[in-house]
This record gives sequence, structure tokens and C-alpha cells, in this order.
Amino acid sequence: MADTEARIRAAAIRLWAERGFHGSGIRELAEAAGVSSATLYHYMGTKEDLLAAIMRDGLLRLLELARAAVKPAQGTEERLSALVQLHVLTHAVRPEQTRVVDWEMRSLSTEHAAEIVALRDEYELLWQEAIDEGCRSGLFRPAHPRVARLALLEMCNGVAHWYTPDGPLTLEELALRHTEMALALLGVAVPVGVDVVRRCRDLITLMWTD
Amino acid sequence: MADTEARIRAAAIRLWAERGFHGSGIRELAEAAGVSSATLYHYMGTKEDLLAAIMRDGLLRLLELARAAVKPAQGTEERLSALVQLHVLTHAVRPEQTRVVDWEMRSLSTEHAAEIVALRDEYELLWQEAIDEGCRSGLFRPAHPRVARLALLEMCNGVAHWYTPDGPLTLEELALRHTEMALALLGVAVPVGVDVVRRCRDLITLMWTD
Amino acid sequence: MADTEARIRAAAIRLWAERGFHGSGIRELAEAAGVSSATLYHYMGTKEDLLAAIMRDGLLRLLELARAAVKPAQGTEERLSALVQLHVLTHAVRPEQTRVVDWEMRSLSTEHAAEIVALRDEYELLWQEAIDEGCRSGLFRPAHPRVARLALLEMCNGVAHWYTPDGPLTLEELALRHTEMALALLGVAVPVGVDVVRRCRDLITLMWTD
Amino acid sequence: MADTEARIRAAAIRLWAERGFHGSGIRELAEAAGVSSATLYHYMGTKEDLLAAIMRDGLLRLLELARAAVKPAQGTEERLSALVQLHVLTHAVRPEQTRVVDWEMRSLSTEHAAEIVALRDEYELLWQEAIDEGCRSGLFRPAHPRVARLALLEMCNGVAHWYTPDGPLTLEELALRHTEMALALLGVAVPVGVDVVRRCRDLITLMWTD
DNA sequence: TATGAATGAGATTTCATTCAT
DNA sequence: TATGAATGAAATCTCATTCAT
Repeated sequence: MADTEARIRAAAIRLWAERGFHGSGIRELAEAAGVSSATLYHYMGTKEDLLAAIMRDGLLRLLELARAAVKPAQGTEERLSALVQLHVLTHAVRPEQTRVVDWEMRSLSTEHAAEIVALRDEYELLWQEAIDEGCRSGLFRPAHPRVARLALLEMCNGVAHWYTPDGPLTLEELALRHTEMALALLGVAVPVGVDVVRRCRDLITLMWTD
Repeated sequence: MADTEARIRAAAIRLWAERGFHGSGIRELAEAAGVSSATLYHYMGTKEDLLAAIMRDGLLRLLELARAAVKPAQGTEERLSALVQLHVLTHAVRPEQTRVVDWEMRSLSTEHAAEIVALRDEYELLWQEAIDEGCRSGLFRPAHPRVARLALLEMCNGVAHWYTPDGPLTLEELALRHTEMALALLGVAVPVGVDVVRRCRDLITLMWTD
Repeated sequence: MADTEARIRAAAIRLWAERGFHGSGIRELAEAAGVSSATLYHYMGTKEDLLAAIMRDGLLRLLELARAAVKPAQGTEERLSALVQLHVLTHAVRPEQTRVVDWEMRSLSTEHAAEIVALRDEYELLWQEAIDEGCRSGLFRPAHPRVARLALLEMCNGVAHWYTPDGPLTLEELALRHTEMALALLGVAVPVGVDVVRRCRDLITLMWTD
Repeated sequence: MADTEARIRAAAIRLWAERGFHGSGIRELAEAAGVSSATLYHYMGTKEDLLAAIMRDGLLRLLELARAAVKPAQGTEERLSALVQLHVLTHAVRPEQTRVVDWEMRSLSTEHAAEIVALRDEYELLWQEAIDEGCRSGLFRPAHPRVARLALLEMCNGVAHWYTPDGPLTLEELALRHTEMALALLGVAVPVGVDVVRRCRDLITLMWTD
């Protein structure tokens, strides 16, 4: 079977999101993936190698999407909105993988950690640049830009914690509410415009077709 | 030694904050506490009992302080400000314990989880009430109050993640910036008043003498 | 039980002499020692730690006896005879431990190897000194002293290979024949004297009472 | 590739000489031979089959050469000299294979062991016959012929242990010194004759062209 | 001829826990 | 109050081997 690797990866994400990397063993993983524990090692290298691969994938994908969302010359407000929506939607649509990415950094040994931390820093830099740009243009007025970035990211990470598609909140509402809150937090009082809504819908479509 | 129990608890908090509950064994714990692993069981019951005790303590303390901060008849703004400051300062001053409280809920088995989750819910209710009250009074205008509460809590939890007293930010700045961001997020554009600053200083004193 | 450690060590020596260090697992060892495999780790550290301990012990004992045998001012012939007899008798009386010492050096990782190799070198130096001294005095006439030392040691090591106390050869005969062969190999044609025989008997008594 | 089998065999000899049969796995073997581990099984049958084949080859070759060296009607001294030189040179020129032959007998299961042990016994019989013949003729005077044979063989086996062609000793010196020591050990005090030296040189040429 | 996929059994080691002292 | 001894169960990972392709 060629999809064995995919099954293993999916099972690992599910288990580790739920019980943590150290909280679930290789045998559970094998059973969840429907293979023997020896077969696991055919595909994953070490348990930790698999963790690193999962985190790397998640971060690379996020980074790629974020760069695409930020690249085109656009207004400061749209730029930050795009980052917020992308982040929030990713965390809502793939909560398990993002939980692993966000919470299992400490389970990496130093060799793997270096690479993964670098990717995360690269991603967060896009946020910082968007915020700084907004400050320069006078649109954003946070008392402390770096603290604002950290606060925003933590706030948006939280979505993977609590959001469930079965609840009363649609993905669009979720993303728009976070966009509003983020802008408000940065000192922008205006309600989100119609183009932001349209862009958000495009993003949701993109996430599901991808 | 009468402080053996305290040493054990401190060691557990340190270890579990750093490596996670499942990521560190009781032998490490014993060594870190300077006792034999058998002695551990004199004090802690099960490993999980100790985890529950640590979480219970942290939550009870937070709850008690939060109730004290919220009880006196006071304005909506001060009420929320007090909660934010208390939460942020607790997470800044005791990052290890709060990390354990915030992140190790999934490591509890169902028996313990019920009690701890109830405490957390009780605490979060204080936030929801403060927010709802602000909405009723017209001061807060979040598009979705429950989402706002979740966003605020995640944002404030994050402090335990990244704040370090060695950095450029004083505790007071940290707390005030978060107060401002929280109010802004809820639609209040006013800068924090002098009484909020005073109250914040009192709180910082309280945290250190306690 | 205080002798658990002794039982473990004895079992390890027996197993590793017979099947090799890598040829027998920890479970066999546990069963042979009459404990659980977890208990093993209470005493031995790592499997390799136990190997190093066994080798260290064997070499230290041999070294101590060799120094005692060589120290007193005595003739060149007696000095070498003492070394040969000590070595041969040790290999005959404790064939299993000596086989482990002689053959499992390659199973040690570099950290352990350094210490053990140093001990072995120290021991072999006593032989080299005895041979060189005999060459200086003109009693020994090997064409190549270093080769002679290596040849002698290999010859005497072999005893652990093939000697069995159930066979037709007594310990005394074994030791005396090897003394003769060693001296002959070094160019001394005289038969062993009565004092060498006496000394050999003393040594045999010593080995058994120790 | 037709030399795949040769590569596998060479890799096995190298690995097993260095780390032992049980000390190296078939994955290492596959990698060292440059094939997949599945391909191994095309050529070697079982891992143990390969070990038996390697030992069989080594012993058959030694036996054949020894018979050729001993057959022609010749003097007792030359006969033993030829055996010593052949043995020593083989162990010096092919140390890895001889180490495997000499040290991995215990890794054979009983089925294979019977055949291999028989070959070894056949070879050692040639030595015993040469020694006994020398005793009958009065040239050799060992106190115990069987012990002498064992001592000689162990001494000569040792060469595979310590000899290195990079050292100060040429192959010719190595072989001649051992011839002298062997004869001395058997009670023959005469230095080796010029014909023995000539024969030794022939043998060295033979070993390298073969 | 060669290999990737797969595995049951077993490797060494650590787990949380108990208990007699 | 404190611990060394002990363990069943489970941890991660490797073993030699088979088989369809």
C-alpha cells in the first residue's frame, strides 16, 4: 500500500494532538495506523523524526500560504487581516496538526529543534513586519508592538484549542471576528470592509480544496 | 524534613513545565527533589495525584484572588482590568505552575479531570460575567462575547509562554499593556486611568508578598 | 537478598563465556540469575556497564596477583615462571571470566574500552619487563622479544579455551608444562627446578582459598 | 553483477571480524555490501549459512594447503615448520577471515557445527601427527605432546589478533620467528636452516598469488 | 537479479509502583 | 520519615526473515 505512510502520519497527528507526543506510545500509533510497530520504522525513522516531519510540513505550508497572502502590494489593513484569517482558518480546519506544531516543540531534541524553531521564527517575522509597517503608517497604535504580536499570535493559536465546526460559529464568522479583534487590539476601530469578507471567503475555499 | 513535600512539589512544577507530565519520569522527579523515588510516594500518592494537587492549588489560588478582585462593587472597566492584571501577573510571576495548569489538563484521568475542569470553568465564569456585564452596560461591544472571552484568555495565557523578567518589560508594563489590549479588543478605546495603574501596583506587591 | 548482585554477575560470566556478550540477551541473563529483567538494572547499570565491571574485576585481580608474584627480588627465571603459572592457573580455574576478559574487548564502547585496555596494557607490561630483563641478563635469547611476549600470552590465554579439570591433566601439570614450554620458547633448555614446583603448589592453594 | 556474492562475503568477513557475528546485523551487512537486505537472501541463505560457508571455505583452503605442504616425504623438522609457516602466514595475510574461523564457532547451531568442527579436527590432526612423528623420531621432546599441540596452535592463532603488515615485522620475519619458537618449544634448539627460509619465501609468494 | 514493503519476535531499557525494613 | 530491593508492564527500537513484484 502506498498510502501507508499517509495513514501513519494521520494517526500520529490525531494521537499526539489528543494525548501529546510523550503521552502516546508507538504501539498505539501502530494500531491506530493499522500496521505493525515494526512497519512504522520502515517509514518514520525515529518517533521523533516523525514529529519533526509533521511540524516541518505544517510550518512550511503555513509559511508558503502566508507569503502568498502577504506578497501582493496591498494595504496595511488587508495584509494583517490576511495573516489573521489564514492563521485562524488553518487552526480551525486542521486543529490537530496545529496543536502538535504549537505545543510539541519542547519534545524535540536540539538537533531537530533548530530547524523547526527557525521555520516558526520565519513565520512570525511576517507578522512582525506587518505590524511594524502598520505602526509606521500610523494606522496601528499599539503601546508595545512586540507584545502586540505575541498577544495576537497566542490569541489566534487558541482557536485550535476550543473551536469546533459543530458549534454555532461558522468558519467565516470565526475568521472575521478574529480579524476585528486583532485590528481593535492594534487600535483600528473600523469594522471590516466588504473586500475583507470576500477575501476571507476565498481563503476558506482555498483551505478546503487544498 | 518538613519541607520535603514543598521540595517535591517545586521540583514537579519545574520538570513538568519544562518537559511535560509524560515527558519526565518519577526518577528524575526524585532526583530533582533530592529524595528516593520511594519517598515520593509518601507525599504525593500517585504521580497523577500530585499533578491534580498542583493544578488544584494553582486554580484555587487564582479563583480566590479573582473573587477578591471582582467582589467589591466597582465599575465594569475596573472589574475586567483587575481580572486581566491578576491573570497576566500570575502567569508572569509563576510561569511554570501556570503552564502546568494550562497545558496538562489532558494528562488527567477522568476522575481527577472533573474536579479540575470544574474549577477552571468557575474561574472562566468570572470573566464571562465581567464581559457580559460590560456588554449590558454598553461599554463593551464585542461582535461575539463568548469568542471574545476565549480570545482574551488565550492571549493572557500566552504570557506564561514568552514573558521573562530578565527582558525589557517590567511587570507593570506587561500588565498595563495587556489591560489596554483587552479593553481595545472589547471596543473600549480609552487609555487606562491612573487608578488602574495604582491598582496594578498594589496587585504586584500582593503577588510578591504572598 | 544481598547476594543478588553476585548471582547476576556469575550468570553473566557464564552466559557471556558460552555465547558471547552479543549472543545472549538480557532476558536470558535475568532468568539465569533468577530475577526479573527490571531488577537487573537495579544492580548493573547498563548491560555494557556490567561487562566493563566484570572485565575490570578480572584484570585488577590478575594485576594484583601478578605484582605480588613479581615484586620480591628474585631470579629472572622464577619471575617469568611465576607470571606463566599465575596466568595459566587463573585461566584454568576461572575459564569463563577469563574468556570474557580476553574476548569481549571489542564489545566495549570507546568510553569503557579506554579504562579496560589500560589495565590490560599494564598487565602485559609486567610480562614485557620480565622478558626484557631476561634478555639483558643473557638467560633468554628470543629472536624478537616483543613477538615472544605476544606468542607466550596467546599460548597461555588458550588454556581458558581447552583446559578442563575433568581431563587427564592436573592443574600442577598444566602449569608446569606451560612453564617449561615458555622457558624453552625463550631459549632456556633447563628443566624446571624443585623450587618452581613448590611455588606452583603454593599458587594453586592460593587460587582456591581466595 | 556477478561479484555481488563476493562483495557480500567480503563485507561479512570484515564486519564479523570486527564486531562479531552477533554484534552486527544484516542491515549493516547489506549496507556494507551495497545491496538491499532482501538481496542478501538471494545469495547467502540464512545469516548462519553464510557464516558456515565462510568458515568452511577458510578451513578447506587451509586443509588443502596443509596437506600439500605435508605430503611429500620430508624431514620431521621441515614438516612442522611448513605447518607453522602456513598457519602463521594465513593468519597474517587474511586476519579477518581467520578471526571469524577461530572465534565464531560458538555462533554455529549444532547442524552446521558438526561439519565445521570436523574440518577443524581434520586440520589439527595434521599437526598432531607431525608432532607425534617428531616425538617418535626423538627430535621433539615435549613433556606432553597434546598440550604442546594446543599451545602451538593457540600461539599461532594469536597472529591474527595482533599482527599488522604496517608494523616493523615483515611476513618472512613473522613466519621464521614463529618457526623458531615452535621448534624451541618442542625442544629443538637448532636455528632454522637456509632451506626453511627458502621454503618460507615460496609460501609467501604462493599466498599472494592465490 | 534485485528490492520495497511488511512483520513477529525480541532487543535493551524505563515506567510507575509496592513493600519490608 | 525514608529507602533499597524488587517487579510487571510498557517504552522505543532492531532483529532476521519473507514475499510479491
